[in-house]
Parts: sequence; structure tokens; C-alpha cells
Amino acid sequence: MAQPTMQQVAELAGVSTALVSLVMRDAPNVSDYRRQLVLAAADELGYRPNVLARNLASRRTQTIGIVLNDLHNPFFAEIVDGAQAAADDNGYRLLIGNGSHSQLGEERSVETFLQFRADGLVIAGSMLSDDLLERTSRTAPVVVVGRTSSSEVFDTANTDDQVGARLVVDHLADLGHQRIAHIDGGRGAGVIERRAGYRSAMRARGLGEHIHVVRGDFSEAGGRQAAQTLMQYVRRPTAIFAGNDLSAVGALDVVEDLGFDVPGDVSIVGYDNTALAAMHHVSLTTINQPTEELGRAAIDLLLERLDGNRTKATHHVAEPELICRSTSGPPPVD
Amino acid sequence: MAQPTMQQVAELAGVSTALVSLVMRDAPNVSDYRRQLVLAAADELGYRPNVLARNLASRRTQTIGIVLNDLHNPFFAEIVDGAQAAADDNGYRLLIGNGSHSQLGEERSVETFLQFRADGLVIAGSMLSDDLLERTSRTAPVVVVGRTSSSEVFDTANTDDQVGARLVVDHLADLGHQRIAHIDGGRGAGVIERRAGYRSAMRARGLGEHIHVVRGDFSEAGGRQAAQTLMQYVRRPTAIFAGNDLSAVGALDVVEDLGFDVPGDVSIVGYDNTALAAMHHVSLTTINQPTEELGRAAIDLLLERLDGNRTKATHHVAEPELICRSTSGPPPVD
DNA sequence: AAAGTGGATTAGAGCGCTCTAATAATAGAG
DNA sequence: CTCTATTATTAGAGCGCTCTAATCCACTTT
Repeated sequence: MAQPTMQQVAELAGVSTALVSLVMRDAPNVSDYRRQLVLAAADELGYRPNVLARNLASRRTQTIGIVLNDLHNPFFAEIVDGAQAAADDNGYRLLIGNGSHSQLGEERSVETFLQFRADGLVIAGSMLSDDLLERTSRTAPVVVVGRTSSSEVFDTANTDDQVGARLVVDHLADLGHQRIAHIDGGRGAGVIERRAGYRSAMRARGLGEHIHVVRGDFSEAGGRQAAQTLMQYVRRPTAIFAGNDLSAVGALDVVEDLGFDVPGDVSIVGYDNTALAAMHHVSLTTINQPTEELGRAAIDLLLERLDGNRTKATHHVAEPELICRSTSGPPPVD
Repeated sequence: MAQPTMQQVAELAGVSTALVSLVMRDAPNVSDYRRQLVLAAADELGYRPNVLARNLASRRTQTIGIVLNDLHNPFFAEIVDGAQAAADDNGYRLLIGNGSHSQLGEERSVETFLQFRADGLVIAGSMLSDDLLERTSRTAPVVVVGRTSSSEVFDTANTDDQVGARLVVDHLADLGHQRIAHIDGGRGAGVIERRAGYRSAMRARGLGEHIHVVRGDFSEAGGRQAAQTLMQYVRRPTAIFAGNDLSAVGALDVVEDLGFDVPGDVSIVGYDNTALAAMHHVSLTTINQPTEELGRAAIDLLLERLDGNRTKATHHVAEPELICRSTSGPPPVD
């Protein structure tokens, strides 16, 4: 299992290790003749550059780590699609860290990437504190996706969650709903903004007295539980604004299970417009976030830092958009 | 952005770098007094061991790479749950590679992990050839999840797909179906076995003449397209066995879209029993694979190799199980 | 023919850590 | 007290690579 080294390749090719190094890095000013010699020798030995050694010496890994809060949430898979494409385009490799839907899991992933000396970090849907993120970005540039921050240290790429939440409330209020409840995302990313947006929009529509927030955690199970709570009230809501699609789907299940019609009795709106929401069977009204764009933007921001073109924090903000499907409608007349 | 080194910690603590090294690795035979000194110094400097250097020297990274064929498929997220737990238990860190649902993407991820000198590789849902996998395992131990193989070189952890396919066919045949079509998974993992299982089970039930396989690719879009084809036949199938849940969901959408009742007109069965299938709204009849167990088993197999306890290939095989939900029923009487 | 030019090649010093072997400190036995 | 056994500490040689500075080698130019 001992792998061939540059030394061996050099010997076989009859050149110096320095030359092998140059060839492996596609450097210019290497004669075609020697280049072929080296490549042939490398191939024959099955040589593979050792990134550990390479980057110990060069202090670059050409690798970006992306930490995903929750692998089960398709939202993050979509972010990765964009990030992967952008990374590929720029000759960077992407490695994914599993946040395990917990703060601890995210911390561990971040730590792993830092120890591996990833050139930069993208942290998607992070539950980590701004403080920790700022400390982290002293070690390597950090871009946070899906969360608003006014940090002057790290960059962000996300949509305006306050606006998104307002779109939801306006949509439901326009339909005639008054008792619009909100299932939030606990300690998740964007929770504070979405909640604030919900609150202020409710007040703006004169529905301040109907503000009602139940705790969720951005998971299906969390949505399920929250809906359970909501639906047993005497004056139960006629509409539920779930913090994300995953919890909306959970809520949907429970509500229908309890014998209510959606949207006849209860309207349900999600957030993220994941593939889940788009499924015909689910057909969830939701808020679209341009995930691919966000993923791409995150990498672009990172590259600007890595190329030394920028040191000031930048916040890329995209527009949320209401996607109206079949889970929202006018409230029941009773 | 220059990070503190062991050297600096050693100087601050007034000891040798060797001692710092010992402390960082929790080695025994270090006096409590010095240990505290070192830890304090490390903390003060914000020192973080450089894995690259550490593992250049020790030839170990304590890291396992797991390559996922498709991040959008919840099946893989569930595999990771098991693998992550097992890795945590054993002091290994897990890094995820994105296969981008393509052979090339998988190859790139594997290459990245090899260059990073991951101690071992788990490859889930791989589209790579046995040959490539065997060559890879000459460099680092490989465990393939979700695919049958009789390789004498690398290990596997999966369920018996032939049996799983037979469960589906038997279930549908028992309900009275004859025209049972199969949407396969293209070049995906387990495709050959599921297809073979489908074929032989059909024949065993005297339904050989009704064998009909349409190509899919284990994605929602693929399932959608395949169903489109199937449903326009004059003698269209009364039951569809989709290669996995994702494609089943796609098929479901199309079939209902075309105005058919599921399962009244057409029964649909998936494979994997992902969270998707379990959703109340979808409630897909499917085949359960014990994903967490598979993820755990993969890591366990890897650790056996890494600890040098085994050199012979082992194939962990779990039992598939039919999960009967609402998308399967007797065929229409006409 | 001497000097200059620029591309091709190489020697060799690190990068930050681990690990072996040697040394120093301490404790217990005689 | 000396001698041995045991524990604690350290020096220093690598690990496999990159990168700077130096060398070498055609060619031109003067």
C-alpha cells in the first residue's frame, strides 16, 4: 500500500524531482521530450501526487470545504450543485462536511476542514454563532450561505428572508386569512429574519393579534410536531407558514392525517422551493431561493478573497419569489 | 492568516516540539505539569495541528472519505447517518465527496480522496467499474455500498437486490397483476441485480411474456420520462416497479397527471424506503434497505482492514423487506 | 570570438509534523 | 549510596513535496 513518490518517478524518468514537480503542476518551460518521459514514468508507477506534502510545501490545497447543515434537506444538495460547478470551473475541488443538523456537527466539520488546511470554507445553513464564524475566518476565508449577517468579517450569500416571509404573509392575507401561524426553524439559519418578517408583515396587515409562532427545527419531524400542537387549538389557524419545505411537508402530513383538507380547511406554505415542494404530489406553495446562484456566488466570493482581490466583507443578496401551488387557498367560510 | 506552529507552542511553553507533539496526541507518559503548560500555550496561540504535516509524517489521516453518487437522493443521506455514527465512535472523521450523479464525478471524488491520503474509502451507489474499484483499493481500502459484487479485492455492504426485486414482483403478482413493467436505473448501482431479479421472478410466476424494462437513471426526471413512455402503450402496464424511490415518485407524478388513479388503475412500487416514500402524501409501497446498518457496516469493514485484522474481501449482505403502503393494490377489472 | 539572452534543468533548503533512539530524571532495591 | 528499572523529555532524521536561486545550454548579437 506504499505509494510511489516523486523521487521514484524522477529516477525512472532519469530527471530531477524538481522537473517532475514542474510537470505535475503543468508548469511552462518544460521541454516536450522530458514532459513525456515524466508522464510515462508516472503512469507506469501509478504515481499520484500527495496533496498533504504538496500543500505542506505550497501552503495551498486547491480545496474548498462546504459544510452542510443537513444532508437530508434537498435545499443543500441544490446549493452544492451551484458550488460544485463554480469550483470545477476554477480548478478547485470541493469536499463536503456533514453538519449532522447540529451545532456540534458543524463545528467538527469546520475543524476538520481547517486542519486539512482547506483554502476556504462555505458554510450552508449554519447554526454557528457569528462570533465563531468570525474567529474561523481569521484562519481561512468563510462564506456563509442562507443566512443574513451584517458581519464585517465574513461574506454571505443569501436571499432576503424578511422579504420572503412578507411575501408569504401577504399572499395568505390577500387570500383572506387572518389566523396565520408560523412554525419557525429553532436555531437554524435565517430563522430570526423569517420570524421577524412574519411578525412585521402581520402587523402591517393589521393582524398583529393573530401572530403565533411555534417552534420547529427545519426538519420534517419538527414540522409534524408543531402542526400537531397548532391543530389542537380551539381557534386553530387557517394558515400555516412553515419555516422551510421540509417542515411544511411534515405539517402537511399531520394536518391531512387529522382529517383537514388542504387548502380547504388549512393553507400551508413552505420555504426554499426544493424539489420536494415541486413534486406534483406535494405541490407546495413556497418561496423560491435561487439555490444554484447562491452556491455559485459563495464560491465566487471565496475566490475573490483567495485571489487577494478583496478584504472587505461582501453580502450577496438575491431576491426571494413566491411560488404559488396547491397548498394555499382562501380560508374556509364558517 | 499564517497559523501558529508546533514550534511556537513549544517555545511559549518552554518545552521541546516533541513534547508538544505528544500532548497533542494524548500520549501517555507526559507529566501533568507539562501537559498543562503545553495546552495553555496552544490555547493562547490558537494553535491547531496541521493535519497535512501530521499525516505526512505519520502516514495516517484518521479520515474516511465517502463518495455519494447523488446528493439529491435521500437514500445516501441515510447511509451517511450510519457511517458518520460509526466513524465518530472510532475516532475517524468523515468527509463527503460529491459524485454528481455521474461516473466522472465519482472518479474525481475518489481521486481527491486518494490525493488527500484518506485512510479508506466508502463508495455509495457507485457507477464505477469493478475494475476501477479494484485498482483503487490497491491504494486504499475500499468498501462499496449498495451494490453487489463478488470481487475478491474490495468489500461490499448491501442488500440482496435480486431478492428485493422478487419481493416486489411477488407482491404485485399476488395482487393479480400480470403486466408489470420495470423502470431500471441505467448505469446505477444494483441495477443489474434488480433487473435480473425482476426478470427471473416474472418468469417464475409464469409472466415471462409480460417482462418489460424501460430505461431510467434513478432520478425523478428519469422516472417521469420512463412512465411517460410506458403509459402511452395500448396495452399499458397495470403495475410499475421503479428502480428506486426517486424514480417511483417521478413516475407517480406522471401517471396521476395523465389522469390515472394510483393504485386503482396503476400500482407503483419503489425501492429503498427513503423518507420520501414514507411521506404520508406519497405513501409509496417500496423495499426497505437497512440504510443505517449498511453505513455502519461499511465503516466497520473498513476499520477491520485498517487495523490489519483482515485482508480477504468480505461481503456484508442485509435482508430487503417489502413495505406495503398505498400505491399498490389489485389491478383494475376490465 | 566574446558577451548577452532566455529557456530548460537542478540542487537544496524548507514546510510542520511524527517517531526512533538517546538522554535525563526519579524511584525503589540492595 | 550505588545500581537498576521506570518514567519523562528531547534531539534530530525523515515524510513527499514546492520553490528560490543557481547552473547549463543553445542561440543571437555585437
